[in-house]
Amino acid sequence: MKIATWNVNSLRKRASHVRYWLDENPVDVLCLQETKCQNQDFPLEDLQGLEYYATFCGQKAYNGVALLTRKPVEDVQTSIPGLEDEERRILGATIDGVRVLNLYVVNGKEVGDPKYRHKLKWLSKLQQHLEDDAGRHERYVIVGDFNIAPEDRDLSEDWDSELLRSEPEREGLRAICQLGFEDCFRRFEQPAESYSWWDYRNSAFRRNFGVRIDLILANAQAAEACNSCRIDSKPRTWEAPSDHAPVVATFDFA
DNA sequence: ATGGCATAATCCTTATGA
Repeated sequence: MKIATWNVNSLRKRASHVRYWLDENPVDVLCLQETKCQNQDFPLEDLQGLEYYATFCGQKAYNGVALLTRKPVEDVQTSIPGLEDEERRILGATIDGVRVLNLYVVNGKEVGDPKYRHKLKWLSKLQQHLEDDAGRHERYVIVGDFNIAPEDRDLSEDWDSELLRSEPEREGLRAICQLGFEDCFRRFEQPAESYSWWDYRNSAFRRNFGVRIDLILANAQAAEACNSCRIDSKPRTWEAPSDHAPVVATFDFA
């Protein structure tokens, strides 16, 4: 089973990219973030002809998550229990016996900002939910735009902001991983300076000035079955690209 | 401290992103 995550920065703008990418990369599950459209505006017509089911949880202008799956989804989840939140940032479902949780983690704006505090609270609520939920599924994969660079090697050397790397953010991610989840990307040898996001400004992509914040986490049983994980930076070279690249993991489930 | 670039909506100006 192949599972991919991609922050598309508006699905209506990027539908043709998604379509083209899926033709080249026929993954079983594609998790999208920042779809930026309400459910009634989901661009189904632009995705027609693809052999995928679409499941979505959107809102106007901001946030929004979606799943494109070759098989039907079961047990769809669109919020963190106990967190009353207008923002559409989470979409969970079981596909072919694998629990997939698709996240668009709060950005946080800057360390100390109210949005940063909201980010930490959001992560803590997610962690509490996973304490309950992790044990309910044998194969559990959490993917998405975490807006956290796990380690210093996941940011360009002269990264000047504390956001995405601060200890409380990393502690939030670590607390989730301590429930038994592992960053699939680091199970394998990877090129130095591997990133998944590059600013549109200042030729950041050309200079490879970026961060790795788009992650695929797997519980022990899924991680053992994972035999590859890579970032596909090619779509970042396309005309009018998303600022994020897709990340793909392959699982060899018996 | 700000801009730089992109997106959506309130649409020629603002909020947000990372």
